[in-house]
Amino acid sequence: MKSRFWQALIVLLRLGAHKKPVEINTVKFGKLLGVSQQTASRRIRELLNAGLITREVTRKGQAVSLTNEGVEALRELYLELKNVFEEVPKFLTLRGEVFTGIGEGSYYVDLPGYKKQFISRLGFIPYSGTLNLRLKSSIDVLNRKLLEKMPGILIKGFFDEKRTYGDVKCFKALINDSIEGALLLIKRTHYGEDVVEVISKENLRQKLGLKDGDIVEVKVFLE
Amino acid sequence: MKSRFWQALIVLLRLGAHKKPVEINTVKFGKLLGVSQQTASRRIRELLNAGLITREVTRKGQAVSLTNEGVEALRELYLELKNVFEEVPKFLTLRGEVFTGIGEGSYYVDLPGYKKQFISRLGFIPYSGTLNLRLKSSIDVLNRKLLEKMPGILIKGFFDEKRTYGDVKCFKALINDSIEGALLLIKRTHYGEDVVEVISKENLRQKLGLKDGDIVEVKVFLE
DNA sequence: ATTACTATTCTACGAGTAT
DNA sequence: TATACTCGTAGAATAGTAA
Repeated sequence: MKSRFWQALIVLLRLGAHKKPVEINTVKFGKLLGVSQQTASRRIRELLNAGLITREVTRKGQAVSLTNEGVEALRELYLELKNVFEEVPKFLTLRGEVFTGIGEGSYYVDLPGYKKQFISRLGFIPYSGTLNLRLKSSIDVLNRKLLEKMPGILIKGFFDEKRTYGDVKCFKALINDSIEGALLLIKRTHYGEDVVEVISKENLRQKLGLKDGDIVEVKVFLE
Repeated sequence: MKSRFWQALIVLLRLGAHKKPVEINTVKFGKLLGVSQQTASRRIRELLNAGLITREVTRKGQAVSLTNEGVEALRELYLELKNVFEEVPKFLTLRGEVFTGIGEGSYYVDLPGYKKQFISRLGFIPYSGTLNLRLKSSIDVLNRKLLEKMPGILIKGFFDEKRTYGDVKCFKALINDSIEGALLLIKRTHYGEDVVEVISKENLRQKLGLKDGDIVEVKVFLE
């Protein structure tokens, strides 16, 4: 459809021509479109020929209605815009400060009961160790809590002779906009709720040259 | 804004240029717009001058982003369309079968405690009598229940020496697409929930030539 | 009053091509 | 390859009017 038709259709929609015939003359219509009376007159005839409106000419002007086709064209435009503007965010970003844990990360990651699932569900063989991040801002903590409510990727817990190992929820993630990995939300952790752990197939500390106190950005994909 | 700009902005939105710079060359852009490479090139420069996009020319093409101004222009369009297409229905239609009641309708309508309010709130002097309608389809009964949850126009109850008279909720209505009146939802009625009553300044039975068993359509306005 | 025809102006497009 | 300039032309807008 010619792009100048859209403007005219939207003006008519604004006047309510999708519900009932709208009384309008070519001078007014021209003003609304920012064109001359002659052009407004021609525009109406163009829309008419395109089957987008119907009208009845009276002595005072014309009663113009959008046809179903006209309304549907606008609805299509609406739905397209809706898709963009009402889109649920597909990722969120957490920022946290690197710190050294007690080294249990590598122990857990290497447990076959977890490791097999990491490989199959995340698509990479995790490096033996986790990067601990402490969230510094309250908005990051809030976002972390939000993640707890999302489905994510659930790594099932298991048990051996000694003890049981809890479920781990994880999300695919991009670390510092460069390295792919995953964010782990470990249910039973001795850390507070301001701590998250990150894994990757790489040694993140080495690859990113990180030391304690550095800030790392994790883009978390919500599936 | 020139109407041919809208089409271009929407194409860019579709490509995600509101989120991140989009790699595109003028040939592709032209194809998407249905214009030549030259026109696409010119269009980009026009949008640039209008402050609707930013870009960076590379050897492979250009990385185009919508500016805030560009996104906001589209969002405004979106909100306008949303207003129209997500509009809550302003009326609903009930269909019911005419039947003869026990004649108490005219007694109630004529009670000054009600009548004064009908006149002031509905804008007409009601004919002394109500038209009783029995809803036949379950969808009509559902719609009637929906009406009970809507605010409507509340006619306050009152009491005299003998007894109390309950509240009456009513809605302006159009009967058989021709006569204005009101639908009454009477709280304490000996009829079931499949019955509604309709009043008007006219004698509806006479004016519409109705007899028992006829079907009447009531377009109920939800305020 | 209107709408809309005709003649004219103007602007937007695309072909050719420079960069 | 890209982008974007020049320029001839198609067609869109307007002024002047007719109906």
